[in-house]
Amino acid sequence: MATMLDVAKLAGVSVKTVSRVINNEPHVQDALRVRVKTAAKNLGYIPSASARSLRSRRSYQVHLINHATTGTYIHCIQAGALQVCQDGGYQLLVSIMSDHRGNLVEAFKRRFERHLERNKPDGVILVPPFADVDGISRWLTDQGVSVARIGVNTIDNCVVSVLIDEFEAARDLTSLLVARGHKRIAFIRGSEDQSATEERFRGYASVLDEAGIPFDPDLVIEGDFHFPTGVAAGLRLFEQPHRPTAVFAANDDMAAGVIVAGHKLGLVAPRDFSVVGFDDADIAEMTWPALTTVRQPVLDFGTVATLDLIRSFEESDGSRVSTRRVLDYELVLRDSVGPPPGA
Amino acid sequence: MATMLDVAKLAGVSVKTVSRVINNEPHVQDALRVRVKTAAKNLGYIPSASARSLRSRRSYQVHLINHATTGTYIHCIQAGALQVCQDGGYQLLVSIMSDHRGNLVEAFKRRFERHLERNKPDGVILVPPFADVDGISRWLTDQGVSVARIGVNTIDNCVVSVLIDEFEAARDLTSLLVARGHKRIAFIRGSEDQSATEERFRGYASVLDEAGIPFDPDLVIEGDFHFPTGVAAGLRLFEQPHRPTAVFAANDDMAAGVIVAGHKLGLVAPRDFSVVGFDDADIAEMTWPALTTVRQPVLDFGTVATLDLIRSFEESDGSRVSTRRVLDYELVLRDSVGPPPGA
DNA sequence: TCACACGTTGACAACGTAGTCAATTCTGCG
DNA sequence: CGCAGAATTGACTACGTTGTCAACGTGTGA
Repeated sequence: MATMLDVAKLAGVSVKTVSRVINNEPHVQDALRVRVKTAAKNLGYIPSASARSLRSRRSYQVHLINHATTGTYIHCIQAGALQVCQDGGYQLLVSIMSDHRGNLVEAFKRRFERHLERNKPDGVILVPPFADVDGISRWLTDQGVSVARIGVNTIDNCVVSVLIDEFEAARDLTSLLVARGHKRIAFIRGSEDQSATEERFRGYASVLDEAGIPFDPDLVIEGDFHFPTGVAAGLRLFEQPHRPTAVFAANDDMAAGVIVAGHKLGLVAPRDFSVVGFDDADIAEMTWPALTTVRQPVLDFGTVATLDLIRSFEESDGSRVSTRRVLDYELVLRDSVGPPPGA
Repeated sequence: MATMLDVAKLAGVSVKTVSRVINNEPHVQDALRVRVKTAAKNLGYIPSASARSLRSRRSYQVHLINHATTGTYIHCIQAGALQVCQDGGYQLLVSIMSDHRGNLVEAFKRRFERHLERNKPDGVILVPPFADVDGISRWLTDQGVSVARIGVNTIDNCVVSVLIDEFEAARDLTSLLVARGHKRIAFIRGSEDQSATEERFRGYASVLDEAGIPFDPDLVIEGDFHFPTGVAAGLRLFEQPHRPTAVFAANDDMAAGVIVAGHKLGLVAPRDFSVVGFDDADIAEMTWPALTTVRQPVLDFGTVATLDLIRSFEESDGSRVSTRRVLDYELVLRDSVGPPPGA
């Protein structure tokens, strides 16, 4: 393996000059810069990550912190982040925070205190539900690591955010149902520790309000974003005497549950009821009928967040700035929506 | 941050002795060992990963190499591997190998040559389809990295393997269908670059043979382990004049596709046909009816493989040994199997 | 012409650990 | 009791890079 010394000898300069060229530092004449670069290329020089981080006290690592129960959503983000990290010479480390008891912030600190000390990531990517908790990102920035939050609306200083307009997306889906003539539209909520739950619900409620449809609390059911609660909620809704003609599930897994609940009771979408999900997860096209839903640009969440994150600590001119990007979502029309039965 | 020097001073010994204790090397008296350990604990000492790997020329990293199109299967393995790595003081790095053209081995080398040089992982975990290609694991071991392969039967020197008995599992599923009285049982194959495809097919064929059921090539359809080919295969099978009464799909995604194909033609399992999958992926209980399938201990794949892998280079007494572990699978009986229609 | 600032370059030290090897202590055995 | 050989311990150094700081050259204004 070639080292900086080898490159320096070949280029006829000092190691320090090579270091300057490799790190794109100023104060090197263009002629030298070129000479060093070709020398490095000829030798196939690759900087030693360990020597680098030992000396510079930077890890050149970005950490992605997952909850134990994750799905496609997170793994797409991971894929996006991975790509950017590899291109930028960073390493992506994934961590899992298993189930916690008690206060989430405290549990998070306990879990990652040692981890942070040991690995000293340059940046951390937070996904729901961790991204939703202000205390966590604040603690991390206090520790001196840059933070990117995905899918969360709250504005926090010193933090990179990437998200879609969940409120508008939920409005679009609800409008779709209203436009088809539905008046009894149920809503299945997600986990209460994720802000998306409330955002989507607000979108739903606002369209109902504008359409002059009275709000019926019996049509709002608790859920946790997982399939079983979707089934349970669907059964509860469909066994009501005056059952809803459409269901808005806060994500696709639960929407799939609603479809199964319907099957159990002999009800088939879109004939007997309509249903929409959210996320455009894999499951959305594997149900029968396939789900009408909203596609989140999840891969882009990963790439954009990581790009902004890396920039945030590479351009550290001391002044920490916060970035906030709202990406476009896309309405995906499949087969789970029709007119209300009897209409 | 405390360093070895701090620990050494507090314990009244040399840095080298601290190093020996930290790395569990021999040639330290028990009394000293205890003194150093308490000193380290009191100072909250954490070894510097970069200094370590700079000096020892080891990265303390394990790399998991994914194909671009992965599902739950891989992510469970990742979760298992992650846990073991964190407990053992290793870092897990995930890489993605995107779509390739031409020879898989060559593409793999091109993609990871620089990556290996740069990161020098202590070990690499290979999952299908990379695990299935002998050339890849051989190349990696030639480069001096230990390799663990998951889900592959071929015996390779210098390699850790973890798998289930796919042949027997496929036999169990097929026997189940035969026992219910099915005689026309179709099989949907997976990608041909994964050995699991052939193993499962062999299990299927062997049971048919023993049951005296004549083999019908029209009932074997190509697939690629993904949902759309499951739908296509299902349609092709069910549109045959003398259609099969049962379908064995080589994995759950394709089995879900068969169910959807049935719905499209007005056929409902298990009334009009039976279907079984393989893997017990998330989708298996989200279909209607829920899939009868085989559960692979995927999380254990990750943990066991990683444990064996780490042991293989930690106990490197020069003699490289190969480990091979066959884990237990579990038949999961749900609702997608019944007697043949009209029986 | 000189003084001074500024851009460029390199010599040297330092990061925290593990390898090498020599010095010391202990052990078993004749 | 003496000696060989093993076990224990530590001093020193190397790993490859970046930070510090001094030295040098060059242009500018007085």
